[in-house]
Amino acid sequence: MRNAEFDRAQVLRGAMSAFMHKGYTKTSMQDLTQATGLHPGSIYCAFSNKRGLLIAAIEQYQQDRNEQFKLIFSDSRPVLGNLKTYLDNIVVECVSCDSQQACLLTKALNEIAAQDDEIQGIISQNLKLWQNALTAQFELATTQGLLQGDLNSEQRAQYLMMGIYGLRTFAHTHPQAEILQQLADKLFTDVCR
Amino acid sequence: MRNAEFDRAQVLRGAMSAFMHKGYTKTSMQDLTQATGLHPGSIYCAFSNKRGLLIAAIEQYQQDRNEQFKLIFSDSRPVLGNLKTYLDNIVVECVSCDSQQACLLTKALNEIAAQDDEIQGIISQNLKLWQNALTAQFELATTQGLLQGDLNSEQRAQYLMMGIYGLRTFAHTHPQAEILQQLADKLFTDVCR
DNA sequence: CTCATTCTTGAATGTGCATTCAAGATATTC
DNA sequence: GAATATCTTGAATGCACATTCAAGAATGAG
Repeated sequence: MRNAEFDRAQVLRGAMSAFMHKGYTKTSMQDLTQATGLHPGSIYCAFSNKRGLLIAAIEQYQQDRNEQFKLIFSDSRPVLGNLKTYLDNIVVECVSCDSQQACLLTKALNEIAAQDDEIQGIISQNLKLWQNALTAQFELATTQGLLQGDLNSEQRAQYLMMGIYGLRTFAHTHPQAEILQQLADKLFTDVCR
Repeated sequence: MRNAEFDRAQVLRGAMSAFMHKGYTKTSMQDLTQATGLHPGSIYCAFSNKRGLLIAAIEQYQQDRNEQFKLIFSDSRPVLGNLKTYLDNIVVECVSCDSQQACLLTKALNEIAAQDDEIQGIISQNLKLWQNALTAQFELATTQGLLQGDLNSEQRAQYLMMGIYGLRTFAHTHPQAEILQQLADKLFTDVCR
């Protein structure tokens, strides 16, 4: 007979940020109470435990990214231009690296997926959705006659994802905008060949 | 008046393997005593602490990789063939993923570099050496007239490293040899363009 | 063979952490 | 406005872990 007081999305974004900042293992519950504004009891009541909070945060992350994706790939503009914008955004994200603006999915994948099959599954599924969305864009571009090489749309999407993963890791040692932009530009060219 | 009994390289390879398997934070000292065959006291005597052991393991990793690199890029064979072999080896490594056969450097980079400037520096330096070695190979190929595009050797090396990082991450969700080989092949083509 | 030095052993220490829980606060219902 | 149900609070719990250290074992020198 009483509703929870906190805003779930808000809380999860706080947790997301904490996890991206320090990584899952090194983020303590104390960090999380601070990042979410919730007391331990509330977190355990709402998300079972730290792991549950991570899973919920991943879900929220996926939703937020999906919104952003739909915003960029609006149907009204040319496909390849949207794709370029998308990549440029990632470069900006990498440069403005307010300490580890990495993708939560890949970060969690690198850190814990090997230890936890369920989380591995969840992340794989989310990345698959992302890949499918990219494949659909390449398919669209192909039907519009914008792509001619002998790669199919799925292969292009895979190559692009590989490139984005790499770009993010590369940014850790080379946070300079110029270099990253150059790499992203070539990636764009190569994936459209 | 008495020498240490253990083989340093052997011990460090054990530690390397443990760190790659579970990640730095989640690898306990108990794991490390098992992986190295050393008792806690010996580890602390030889490497100060867990962090010191990681740093020593990274050093050893770099040495081992360097050996392997020199072996593949022997001067007597054609440069681009060597490069292809190198990439194919990485694919094999990714496929045979006996749980996280990731590169220790990139794994540590993803996990802890943001938290620890000294380790960040060490890893960056090692990756830089690696990049320089690749650059030299591209330079060699260029002087032999094998490469014509408008990229310089450093840019090629950077792009290749980006691709390799990405390939390794991609392998976590797609461990199939076919797919990875396809991606590696295209990466090779694009980097030589 | 004996002594001195160095290495090895692994139980003990203290700390930091995830998790729990009972008391208190707040809303909703009748 | 009382009663009830639900949520919030944060100190208490117990465990896992990195680290220490003192006793024991092995080696080399004389």
